[in-house]
Amino acid sequence: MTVMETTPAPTPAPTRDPAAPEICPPPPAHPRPDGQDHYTISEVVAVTGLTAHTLRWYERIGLMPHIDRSHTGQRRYRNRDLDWLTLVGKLRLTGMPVADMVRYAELVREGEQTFAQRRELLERTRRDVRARIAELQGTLAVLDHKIDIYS
Amino acid sequence: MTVMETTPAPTPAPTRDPAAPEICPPPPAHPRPDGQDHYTISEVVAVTGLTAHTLRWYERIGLMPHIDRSHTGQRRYRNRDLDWLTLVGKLRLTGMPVADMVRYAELVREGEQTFAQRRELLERTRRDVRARIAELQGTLAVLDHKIDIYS
DNA sequence: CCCTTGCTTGGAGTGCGCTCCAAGGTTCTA
DNA sequence: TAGAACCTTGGAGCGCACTCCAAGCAAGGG
Repeated sequence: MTVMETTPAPTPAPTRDPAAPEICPPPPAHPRPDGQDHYTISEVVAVTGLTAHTLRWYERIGLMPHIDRSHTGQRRYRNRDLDWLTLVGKLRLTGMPVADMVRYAELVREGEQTFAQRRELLERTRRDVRARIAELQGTLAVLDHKIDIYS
Repeated sequence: MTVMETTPAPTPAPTRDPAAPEICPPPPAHPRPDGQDHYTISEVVAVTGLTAHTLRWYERIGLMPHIDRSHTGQRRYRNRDLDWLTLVGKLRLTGMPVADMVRYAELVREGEQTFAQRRELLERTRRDVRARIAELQGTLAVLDHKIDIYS
């Protein structure tokens, strides 16, 4: 029986303690196990907090670049893949649909001639995020007001 | 054939044009059709942007207070119901699960002795919203950086 | 009277983003 | 060399928040 597959995010996220004294400026968001540039799927699970299922699913739907394989067919992720997953994680936080991220991945695969389209997509996303923040701040005001009433 | 039921959010939301000159301070978010304190379901659809399906579903799952009925059984919403839907809309924007909103609705129905619990729920939500805003601002920084690169 | 519009119900269906399963091959540790 | 831990695949299943359907009732206009 494989235990790993069923563990629901043992490390909830690589969120650092916000109260910890910030000694080094920005330690890379993803603490990567070693200097080697290849990782098994379970190492990527440990680093990203995603499940192995999700990583394989991302690949199936075209959200990942080509992932190298070992001579027996096992995935060997590289640092650039981790970087990509970091970006995907950020975009996911914005609520961007996976289909849009797949579109972005396609643009990246198509090469340099899609720079303009990629920038446009990112700028649209940025507008959405700003609108979302404004919305949330409006909601915050309502919550503050309600909480006041309950005091 | 009933057309209304299939119209997907004809008025996307009561979002006012942000470029419009802001003459009156804050006009009530929901422009209510008249001074009368009862509305048919389709009037509520027009005001809230929700579908009639969703309004009936909200009622089924216990997210609404008791809604009055006409002598023929049709729903007659009142201003307090619109106020409630406004709050629900805000909470929905925060990503709060519907089940939690139902819980809040239950607390309201249980009366004054649940004030403390309601406040706690709202305070937890407020913390979540603040965390979410911080997250989004982090994402915004990443987007800014990426967009810079594409320029 | 009939037609259209709008409303009613319980239950079934949809789309998204995972999440899991079964059956089997591989790799590491003792 | 055994056994545990880990990896592979295609496809099925799940939870959420709606979304829609079918069949029927009620009210107003021509």
